[in-house]
Amino acid sequence: MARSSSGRPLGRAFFDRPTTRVARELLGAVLTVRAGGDVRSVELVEVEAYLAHDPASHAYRGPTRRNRSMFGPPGTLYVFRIHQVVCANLVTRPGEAVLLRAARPRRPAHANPSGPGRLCRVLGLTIADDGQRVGPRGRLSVTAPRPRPRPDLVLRSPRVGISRAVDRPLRFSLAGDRWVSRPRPRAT
DNA sequence: GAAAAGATTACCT
DNA sequence: GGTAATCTTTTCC
Repeated sequence: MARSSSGRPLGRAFFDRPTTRVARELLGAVLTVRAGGDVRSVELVEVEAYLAHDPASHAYRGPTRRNRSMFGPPGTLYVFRIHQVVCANLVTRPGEAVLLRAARPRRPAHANPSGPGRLCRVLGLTIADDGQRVGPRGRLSVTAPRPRPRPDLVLRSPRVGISRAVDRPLRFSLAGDRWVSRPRPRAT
């Protein structure tokens, strides 16, 4: 599969749009985390949308101490802990977010970011990053896919690992990409 | 204050 | 394919 180069930095205007659309357009985007001289980056191949009035969403019952970042401005990072692992989301509109599920490694090339917890581990994201804003000057930056994935390669399927609203097709992934996590999505 | 559940992963058969 | 690990937040009594 072709490796993309890095496009323009995505900011508030990109994230302040309907969540499913942001999710779909994040496929192929490059995430970069800079810590001191260390640079790590991946290219997204799988995400999930969590919407308002969505029983599967952490924001469903309103703001709490844990999920308050989900109500921050567009482009806020929401990091939460599950079991021994952390997972990261990008907030779109208040109360809605895109879970970053899997990616193709870029730097380092041998990393394995296939899975929400592994993706965070590869990028070095921790709970301390919760609430940060992404941006070209920040620790975490996101750049537009280049080239854009072919629309016919974007798959929609049910989300993974949840127990409510299990049938909503809010998981977006790139068809046939080896880095998409399990279970493999079935084309619709 | 106690109990349950969880947007996962690694390792077992 | 099934299950244990492991621990914090949320929820319920």
